Amino acid sequence: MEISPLAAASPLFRKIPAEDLPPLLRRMDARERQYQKGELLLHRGARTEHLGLVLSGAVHIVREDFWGNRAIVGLAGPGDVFAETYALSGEPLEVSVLAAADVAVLFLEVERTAFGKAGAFQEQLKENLLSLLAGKNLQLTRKIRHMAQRTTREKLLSYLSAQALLAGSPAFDIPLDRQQLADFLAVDRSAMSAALGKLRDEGILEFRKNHFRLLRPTEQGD
Amino acid sequence: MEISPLAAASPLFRKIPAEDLPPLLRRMDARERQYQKGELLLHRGARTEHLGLVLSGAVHIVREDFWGNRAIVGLAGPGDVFAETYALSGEPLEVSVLAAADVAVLFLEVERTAFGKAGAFQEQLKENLLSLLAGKNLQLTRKIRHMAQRTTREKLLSYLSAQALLAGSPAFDIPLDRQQLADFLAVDRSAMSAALGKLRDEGILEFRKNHFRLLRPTEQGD
DNA sequence: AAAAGTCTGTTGGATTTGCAACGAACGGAG
DNA sequence: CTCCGTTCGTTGCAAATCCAACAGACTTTT
Repeated sequence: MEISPLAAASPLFRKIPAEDLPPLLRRMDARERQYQKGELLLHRGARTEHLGLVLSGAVHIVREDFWGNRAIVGLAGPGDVFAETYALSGEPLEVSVLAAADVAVLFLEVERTAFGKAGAFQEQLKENLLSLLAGKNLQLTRKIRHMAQRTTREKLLSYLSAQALLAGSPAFDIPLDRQQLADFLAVDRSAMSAALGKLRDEGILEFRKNHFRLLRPTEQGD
Repeated sequence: MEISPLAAASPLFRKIPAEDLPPLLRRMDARERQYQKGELLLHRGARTEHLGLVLSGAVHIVREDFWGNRAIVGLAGPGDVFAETYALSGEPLEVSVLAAADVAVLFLEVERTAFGKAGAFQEQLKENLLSLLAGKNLQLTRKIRHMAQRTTREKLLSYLSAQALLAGSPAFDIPLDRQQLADFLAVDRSAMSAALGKLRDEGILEFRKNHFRLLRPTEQGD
């Protein structure tokens, strides 16, 4: 098996020497899969013992009711891991995972491997998983922070200023189109579009397509 | 040091023999603290190397801007653990923790202990922390699911049916008063009160104080 | 028992959102 | 170049919201 350099560089394998990867991947029952944009990788209700590692492209973690209302719970791009919570807990998925673009992912069995008899990798693997889960927790908490804002305008500012902070620059690109951003913030797309326009008119924001620039430091209340 | 039976029974110490606890707790720099209702246990911006284990009472994980808008991000009751994400990641807290009632908590150093040289407990402790974090992740995901509903009414039904499922009964108590529930769901209290009344009028719901009963199986869309 | 404080439901009006529809702009594919 | 599908902003109206204020029920304190 050839090992993607991206996989080797993933936080999942931090501090694990490259030469140890092949046996570890074998032990983790590594399977690479390709999907086209829009395809479903994992569907709600299923169980999985494998977590997913995005090699290229991006996936969306979504929750949709059967009237088509779609909520984007999370995003995973190259190097990111998804479904690790369900792989570890054994619970059935409460979300679906779909390809936001053409995507290649590596599925890795994790519970048996990490919880198996102590071996060379188990300890480091467990620590890496802990960091991963802690980071995921922070992500979710931040998303809740955006969603907890009362108006569409405030949700937008909360999200956009977080992105600016993340990018380390007032100008940045976001990985979502308008509909996806609306689904992510749980707001109406047209209302959001209007709110964006108003923010631009007020000179707080510039944007074109997926590129945004915050013009004032938007002293976010918190 | 005397060990609370509740602490010993915590998922944090699952599969760790009772006789091994005293040295482990010592190593974790265990400190018991008491707080009165309303007191702040940890404030946003601080760093902590200790996670908290609730012995009695309850704490709320909150995020508030300085106009007093308060969002309840999470709850922790007896046996529950909080701030573990920040203790593990070393990041400054993005939330505050306050006593929802008179409360006793045990603070435990975790990163050095769990990540230290492999010892008798480290491995089990790491696994327990993994389960804990995975569970916390599921909690946050579910909360996002409630918050992603568009109307107050739908948020309520989403939350209440989840509680009923959790309780294994259509009748159940919730650990939040109205204002707290509103803060938890990120809605207006008065609007929520109105929505509750309407649900009752429609025969979908009964409630008195913190006791609720779902009368119809409320086929939640998802 | 009275007073003070808390919690909950209710009301009314200004504001915001949800929803459906439409048209302009853009980017391939033929 | 033209056609076609997608994305994005805009509009109009019904519905839901936010916010402030108030009243009754209940608790706790004095």
